[in-house]
Amino acid sequence: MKSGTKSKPEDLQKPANRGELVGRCLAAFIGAGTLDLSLDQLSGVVGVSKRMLVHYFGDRENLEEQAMSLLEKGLRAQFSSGSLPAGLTPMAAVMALWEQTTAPKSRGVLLLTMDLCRRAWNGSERARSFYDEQQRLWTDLLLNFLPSAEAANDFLQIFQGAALVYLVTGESNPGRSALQRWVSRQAK
Amino acid sequence: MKSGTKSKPEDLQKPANRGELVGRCLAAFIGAGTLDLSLDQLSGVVGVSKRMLVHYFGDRENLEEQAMSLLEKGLRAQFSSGSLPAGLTPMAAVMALWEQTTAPKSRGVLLLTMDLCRRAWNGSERARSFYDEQQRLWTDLLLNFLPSAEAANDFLQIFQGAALVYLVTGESNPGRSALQRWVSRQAK
DNA sequence: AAGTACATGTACCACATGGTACATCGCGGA
DNA sequence: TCCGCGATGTACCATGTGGTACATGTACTT
Repeated sequence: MKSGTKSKPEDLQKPANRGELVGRCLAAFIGAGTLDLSLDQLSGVVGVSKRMLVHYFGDRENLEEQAMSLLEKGLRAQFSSGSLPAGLTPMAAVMALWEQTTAPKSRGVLLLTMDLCRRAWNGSERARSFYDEQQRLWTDLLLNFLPSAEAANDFLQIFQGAALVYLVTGESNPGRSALQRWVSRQAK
Repeated sequence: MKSGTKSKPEDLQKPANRGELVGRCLAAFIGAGTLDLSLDQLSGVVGVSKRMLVHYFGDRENLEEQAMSLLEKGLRAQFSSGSLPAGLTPMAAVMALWEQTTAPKSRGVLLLTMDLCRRAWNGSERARSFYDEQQRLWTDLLLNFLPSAEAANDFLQIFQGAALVYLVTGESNPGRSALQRWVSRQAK
């Protein structure tokens, strides 16, 4: 048991800076668009020695876990069911999501999310659970605007394809058009 | 100039085994689902010492280039414009492509292709050109069955999304359903 | 003032990686 | 027969990586 000095807080293993440190690490991962930053690189970006990273987090796996959890928290806040105005048409909602996703400042998060997809299909259970949570989150959100779970499902696949194309080509128009056409045919 | 012993063939830099060796390396990459195999791992799988890999290919970059080119060649053969029976309905053509892509034996190629996508969005020019060629190839093929370039474009995005979902979840049904619904609404 | 627990720096280590140096082998041609 | 050149093995190296050892500083409690 490493913690347990009864003086200040109770069960916070590492008192103060750690929370903020996780945030800075996550920012670094987002900046790099991947979790595959070496501790040395990370320490450079974050401004904390590798020594201290290991000190606070124990090992790399735990560091990644903390960063992923924090990212999940952020995305949960951003895409929870109530986070789009209720009266939006399906088209407006879909377009809002697309613009948000392809905004330049979102690029790092998108890359990181794709990186986690890769980890998931390469067998990482943690990455898989991250993926599943995102799917749930988006499904809940979408059900406010789309008529059925099937529609939400189809939408998610198109959206992921569009995002992939966007990342590779840098073009957001093909994705936008595909989504628009899908939504308008959806209305039938 | 390393070649040029006028005796046997002319411009084959490395006479005999090299071609076959590329094939075995590509098979190893496909088996691993990524180009990121170390020379040591590769030499183990392929049954050729790292020493000889470097001997034949000069360096890793060239090895990767040879393997990518060979993969392109294989995919060109598999998905060139005439490679699906001409009379197929759009639905049948789309389903055929999906079954082919999600067949267990295709898994490695699919993974490798996705790995190249990642390299492309991380800035690899070679991977990007690979991606572009695949897009062209599939577009040509699809135009035999779909009414417009727009439709082909939309299809490709859905298909890539479906493939991504398939890789992460292992389920081919969501993708199949999404594609079916898309095609049938396409007919309008 | 002394003790205790955390904070931090400097070296260091084992291991994997891509690649090289050097020596040897074996075979076809003069 | 000997030469020369590709094929091959063994050892080696520089670099990057995650992580540890050890020593020291710092601050708060008693």
